[in-house]
Amino acid sequence: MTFTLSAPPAFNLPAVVRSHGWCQMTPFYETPDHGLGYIIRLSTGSVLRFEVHTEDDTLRIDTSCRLSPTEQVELTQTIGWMLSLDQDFSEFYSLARQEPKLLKMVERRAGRVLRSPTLFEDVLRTLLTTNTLWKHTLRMCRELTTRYGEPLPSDPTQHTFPNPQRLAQEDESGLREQCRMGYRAPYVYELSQRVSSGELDLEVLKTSSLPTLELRKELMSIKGVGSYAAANLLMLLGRYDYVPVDTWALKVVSNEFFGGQKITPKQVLSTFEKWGKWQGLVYWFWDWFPAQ
DNA sequence: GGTAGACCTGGACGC
DNA sequence: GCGTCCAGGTCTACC
Repeated sequence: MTFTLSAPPAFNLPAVVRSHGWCQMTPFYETPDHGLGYIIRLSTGSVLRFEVHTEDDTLRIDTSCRLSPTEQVELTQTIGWMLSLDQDFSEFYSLARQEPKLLKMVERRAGRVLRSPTLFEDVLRTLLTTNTLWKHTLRMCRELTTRYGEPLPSDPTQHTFPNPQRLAQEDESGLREQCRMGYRAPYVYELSQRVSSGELDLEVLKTSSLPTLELRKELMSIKGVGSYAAANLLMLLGRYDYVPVDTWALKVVSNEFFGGQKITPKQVLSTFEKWGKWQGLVYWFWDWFPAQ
């Protein structure tokens, strides 16, 4: 079935889809017209594929099966979260217009970062990005969805991202050996256990009014989530007060601001400090490699 | 608060 | 084919 959603002013779907690497990870995919595709399990138990396309000033949603009215409401809310449809970037854009290295992103109407339907999924994805090559991150994610996700009825080779209840049924060794997650397996297992048992409610953090520092502490209480992962997750939660410093950040910031000298994470952070609550976005969308 | 070493996987390289 | 080295963040122990 097909239905439409209104897009906020200055919304660019391809810019969200390509805002970071999530779209390369299963069960996300980019459609040929640079829209978003995803396979989801709704709370009713329905497993379906949906695609979001731009159509004039609206978003057209195509689904692989007919939805009940309540399912349509749930999917609408989920898409709204995934694409940050309710966020307003006008304040950021007016600041960014004063910085030549941010002009391109303002023109592209970038700024929104693609989110998973649940914070559990985003935390797990982030864990898979740490201390490994991107290629291996994609492989681990593919193994997780294929082995533990629910198959799409119309195409059983495609699967949803596994939910915490399903992963909590596995044991560490299964995750370690079958998904080749290495030392990350106990982190994924513990997270799934805590979320499925109700001990940890990650989803409330989506609407938390906690100060960012407190939210960061909360995220860093999760085994496997350190300063980089926490900053990454804060960005996904719409808090941009921290820069996710990884080896890539050390490299590009050094080349841009320190003449290629070896620098420390503290130097990366101090470089963007002046941008205050927007510093994470400034780092993320900085024009590191301007066209010659 | 800062630092060193271990944790894993898989690719690159030398023999 | 085998062994070694390396890259990638986080955790833990120690100072």
